[in-house]
Parts: sequence; structure tokens; C-alpha cells
Amino acid sequence: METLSAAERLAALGHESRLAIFRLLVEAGPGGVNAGAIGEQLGMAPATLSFHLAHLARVGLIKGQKESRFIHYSADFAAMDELIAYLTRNCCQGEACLPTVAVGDGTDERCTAACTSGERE
Amino acid sequence: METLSAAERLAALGHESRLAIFRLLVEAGPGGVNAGAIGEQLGMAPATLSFHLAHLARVGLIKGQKESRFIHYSADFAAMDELIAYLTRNCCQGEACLPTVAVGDGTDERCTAACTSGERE
DNA sequence: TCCATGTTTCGAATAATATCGAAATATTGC
DNA sequence: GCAATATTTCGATATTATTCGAAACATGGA
Repeated sequence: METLSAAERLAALGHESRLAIFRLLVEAGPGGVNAGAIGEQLGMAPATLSFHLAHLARVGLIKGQKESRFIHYSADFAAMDELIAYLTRNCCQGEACLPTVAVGDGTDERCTAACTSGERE
Repeated sequence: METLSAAERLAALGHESRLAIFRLLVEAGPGGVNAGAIGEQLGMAPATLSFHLAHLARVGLIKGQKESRFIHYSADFAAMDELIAYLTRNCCQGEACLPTVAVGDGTDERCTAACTSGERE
């Protein structure tokens, strides 16, 4: 994933309402939730909700599938993975990181839990 | 971490220039880089760079430490961890996720690599 | 066909953010 | 103290995002 699309996805999540929508869908799991139910739970006006759903879908973080009158939205977990991988990629120059935070029992020397640099094969 | 501060951090990363700065600091590791070097590598005007550095620092994603005339900025890896943990928290209702993407050799049934739900203890 | 329901599009007001030149601040070496 | 360097603050402008009422667009059932 390039910086531009990663930034677009992060920007999409960088809004309280959209983050709430995304989190709701992540917690809901692959089954998804229809638009009306999302709006009801988050107390959003239909037009506002639609605007944010379209934004999240445009950047690939969620998908909408029409089922009769309803549209089921669900999180795109692969996209979330890509985004997280992008953030931590080549951390600390790809070498085993210097320890800056205590991680668990001290057997782990990575700078951060999410950091993948210098991983044992 | 609450939704508001997570959204603020994601919004901070949701800008091409700031994401480039943050990624540069993540790759640089705990040692950090001074402001001038960042601006030189990314081709940013001093005022613009300062604006973005201040933004990232305000939301806690980076830290700046003054060393003589220079200010060494470094990524806050703990903050990055928190943010990633927030995104994946209680995924799929906290139950073992349904598999929606193939993960490695198929022994993993999580919906996504980053998902922590239903983890074995 | 007609109505109710679920969702999106349009439009327009409001608000927030990004950019960067120029000036200001801080530090160091001479 | 003065000049050079590193960085920030100020100020003004341009651009983009957010909100939501009202209208439009499907779909399904009577």
C-alpha cells in the first residue's frame, strides 16, 4: 500500500463519527450491520450517515451489499490489516529494534508490540 | 484509549505529509531525527513542517527533545501500539472470529491477522 | 398500482485545515 | 555582542470537509 492510500484510509478513520461506524462494524464481525441499524445506534441523521458510509467505502475500509431494501455494511478486515502493516513496516530500519518500552516478560526486544522488524523466523 | 483521542491520532496520520513524517520516524527508530533533516528529506517548507510536527506531537504520536540548536523528534511507539490495539479491540464481538481471509497456513481462524479476539491463552 | 420503508443525492450554509513568506525566538561559535 | 543556524509563530489566503433538510430513488407488500 502506498502512502497516499494509507493516508486516505487513516483520514477516513480520523473522524469521530466514521471511527465509531468502523469500530461498530469491526465488533459486529463479518456478518455486518445494515445502514439503518448503524444510524440508530450512533444517533446519526440519514444523510450524514450516508455521507460517512460512502467515504469509508470509497477508501475500501468497508463494503456494502444490498439485500432487498437494506444495505448490509461490513468491515473489510484485509484492508485493516494492510493499514496496520503499513504503519509498522520496516520499523527501526528493519533491524531488531532497540527496546523503548517494556514488552511482556522482557524476552521481547522489539520497540513496540506491533513492530515486525527483526522478527525471529 | 477513547474514540475521540483515537480519532485525533488517526486524523493526524491521515494526511500525506504527516504520515510521511511519522513513517520516517518509525523507520528511524528510537534514535529519532531532527526537524531540519526531516524537512530536507521530505522537501517541506520550515513553517509547514513545524505545523505538522506540532500537530503530531499534540496528539502524542511523536515527541520532540531539544538538543542544543536541534530538536530531535522520534515516534512514540507506545502510542502507535495503543492506536492499533484500539482499532482491533473486541473484534467480532470478542468471540473467535469467523475466517474471512486466509491467514498463513490455515491454522489461524481469526478474521484478520491483527484481530485479537478469541486468542488462545 | 399505491404506499411505506430504507437509503442516497442534492444543495447550501458553516466550519476547519493546509500552506508558506516573513518575522520572531533560541542557541552556538567567533 | 554579532552573525549564523535551527526552529517556531504570525498572518493571510485558499481549499476542503461536515452537516442535515428536503427531495429523489429503489424495493417490497397490500
